Amino acid sequence: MSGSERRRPPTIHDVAREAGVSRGTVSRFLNGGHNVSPGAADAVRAAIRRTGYVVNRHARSLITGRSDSVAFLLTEPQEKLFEDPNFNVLLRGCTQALAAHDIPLLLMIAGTPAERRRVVRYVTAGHVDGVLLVSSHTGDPMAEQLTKAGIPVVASGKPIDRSGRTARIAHVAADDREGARDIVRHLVSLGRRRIATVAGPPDTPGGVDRLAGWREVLAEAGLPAGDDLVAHGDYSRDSGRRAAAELLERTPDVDALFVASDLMARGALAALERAGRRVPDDVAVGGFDDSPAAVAGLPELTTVRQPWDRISSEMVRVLLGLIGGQEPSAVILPTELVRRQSA
Amino acid sequence: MSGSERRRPPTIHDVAREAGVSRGTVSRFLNGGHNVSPGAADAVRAAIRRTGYVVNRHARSLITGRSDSVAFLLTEPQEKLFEDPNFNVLLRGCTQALAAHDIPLLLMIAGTPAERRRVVRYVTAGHVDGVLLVSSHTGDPMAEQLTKAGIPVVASGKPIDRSGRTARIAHVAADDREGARDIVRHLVSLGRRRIATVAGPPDTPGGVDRLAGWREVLAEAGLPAGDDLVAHGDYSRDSGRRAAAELLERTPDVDALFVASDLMARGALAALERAGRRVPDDVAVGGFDDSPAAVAGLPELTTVRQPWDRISSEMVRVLLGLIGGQEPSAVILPTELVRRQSA
DNA sequence: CTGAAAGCGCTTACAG
DNA sequence: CTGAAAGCGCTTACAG
Repeated sequence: MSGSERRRPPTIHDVAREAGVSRGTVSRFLNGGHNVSPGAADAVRAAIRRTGYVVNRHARSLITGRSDSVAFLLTEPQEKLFEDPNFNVLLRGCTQALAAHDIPLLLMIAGTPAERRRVVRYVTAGHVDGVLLVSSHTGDPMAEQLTKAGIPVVASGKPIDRSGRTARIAHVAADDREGARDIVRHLVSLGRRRIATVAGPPDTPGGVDRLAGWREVLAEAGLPAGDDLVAHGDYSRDSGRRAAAELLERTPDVDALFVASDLMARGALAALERAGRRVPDDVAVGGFDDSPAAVAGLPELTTVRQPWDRISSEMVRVLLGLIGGQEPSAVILPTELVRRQSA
Repeated sequence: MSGSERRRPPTIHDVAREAGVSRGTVSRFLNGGHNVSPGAADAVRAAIRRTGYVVNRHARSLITGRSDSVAFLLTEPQEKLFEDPNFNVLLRGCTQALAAHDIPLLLMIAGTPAERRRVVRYVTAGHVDGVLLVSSHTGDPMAEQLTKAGIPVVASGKPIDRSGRTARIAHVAADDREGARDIVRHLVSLGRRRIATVAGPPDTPGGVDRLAGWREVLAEAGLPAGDDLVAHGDYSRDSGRRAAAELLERTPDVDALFVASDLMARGALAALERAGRRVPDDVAVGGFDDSPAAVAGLPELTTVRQPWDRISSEMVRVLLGLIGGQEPSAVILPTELVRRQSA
């Protein structure tokens, strides 16, 4: 039976014959077991086991109109995929959360215009039931485009439209502002008084909201929070190094640094070392993400943990809800302060 | 026409009516255009454009028996996915190479026994046409299991069976031995005479073949290559640190280190720094992979570049060949020595 | 080169 | 609770 050949697999018809019922009954059993007597159910169950039957998803999809699959769509320029460990965590989490529902994840990359066109054609043709959209930059036109075409879409991170407002697209995100507030409060509690920040790009929610959190806490504490204490990076390690060097030059008396990502924070640490500042003695450093970069060197980073495991499972939950006809919703998840050596 | 509703998409029937031909003719046009007159082809082409027709892949698959999709199967324990940047490069490369053929990539993770069972059931049910198998450890039973079930499988890296021989499974790999020979030759040419190595796990081709390359070149050069100059790691950064520390203790006069992965080499550099050895002055260090870790700190690593971009495209090429009925083949790709600061 | 027709494996009203 | 039947959208011999 378990020969090495790839023979015609058993169909619902084989199961029905084996169980002594009609194909309709087998199908009903397969789809929730409504209107199937216990006796018939037992017979079908046994027949499925004996025949090794597995549903032909193509035949099912042809009639239901659903594909029972979901796309994980990456709209970053491709290098980002490698620099940002969060993508990996998210991808793994989504794959496994979907697997629990027996739904395969199709990985799609839309970095170039040609790729975007292909993806839009593929998705709008109904080849997937919905899209998990991942991009750290927010003005992303694909979310809107797909949503308009009636495709269920859930974005990772808060999507911002052209006018700077949160777009009306289902999304799951960490609470960037509150997370930033937590760590800046921690820096203040350490007695630091000149707290500068390396912010992310202004067209990303992380760039906007983490900066806002920094500003708020400093204002509440009566500490300076002027633009001279702000430098921007693009989340890359090297941009963090450059931004920190710039800040050190501009405000040499800085005694703490809130850096909007761990990777940038590692770059900032390099700049501090080059400048002969000890961490945390001279300058305390706080990061954001709790990514592998946080512990990839010394000192280990005090940072803000993003709940990526929950983000992925929530994204899948919301997407399956959308596919099932529910209304779009936004989920904002709490972060957690992780104290290590750098602050 | 491009309304915001998700209406019944046009079928081959709509196209046929629009073009004034039969559905058979449209189908023939779609599948290579054999036996379709130029006039009919033009009419169909125009009708497809007007209607916005896209093939229903489920209907097609139901009849052809092919799914026109491929699985990318990761059998690592999940943490590996994050530690090894090669997975990312491979994943991206395969996704894009397949996209060029309009074939979606299904990402599957089989780290636990339960996940493995689910994947085997899914794949052997014919839900994908073939599998790109990725695991650095080689005794992987899934390759054999899937191949036996008649599923086209291409492995990344040379698969080794239980008895230590190369398994008869199609695979694509870098030339580990020749790559190791190149960089060890380079260390010798630098005048180094006590060249130790941090090898990978003995159940991985990288662990076996890179070690063999190291041994051969030293033997050819009349230099010592005894077991006291070998320590093993598991490809993690920390294991590299430990192995290097052990070697320094065992053979303090070592003047060069060939480390079988860049990540382990970064760990080794930390051990050398702690021991007060300057790199490359006191100890030259050569890595393997040319991964992001190679340039993620100072000194930048002299290393061996694995052609991951070609590996992914070759994997896809071989897999599509298998699916098309060709015989399994092995592809071994040349590596490249990359000189930087560490040696 | 072309059309009419069968059929892929399933789900789903429908009638009982 | 159950079976017979229609039909999802496509491909593929088959006859012309």
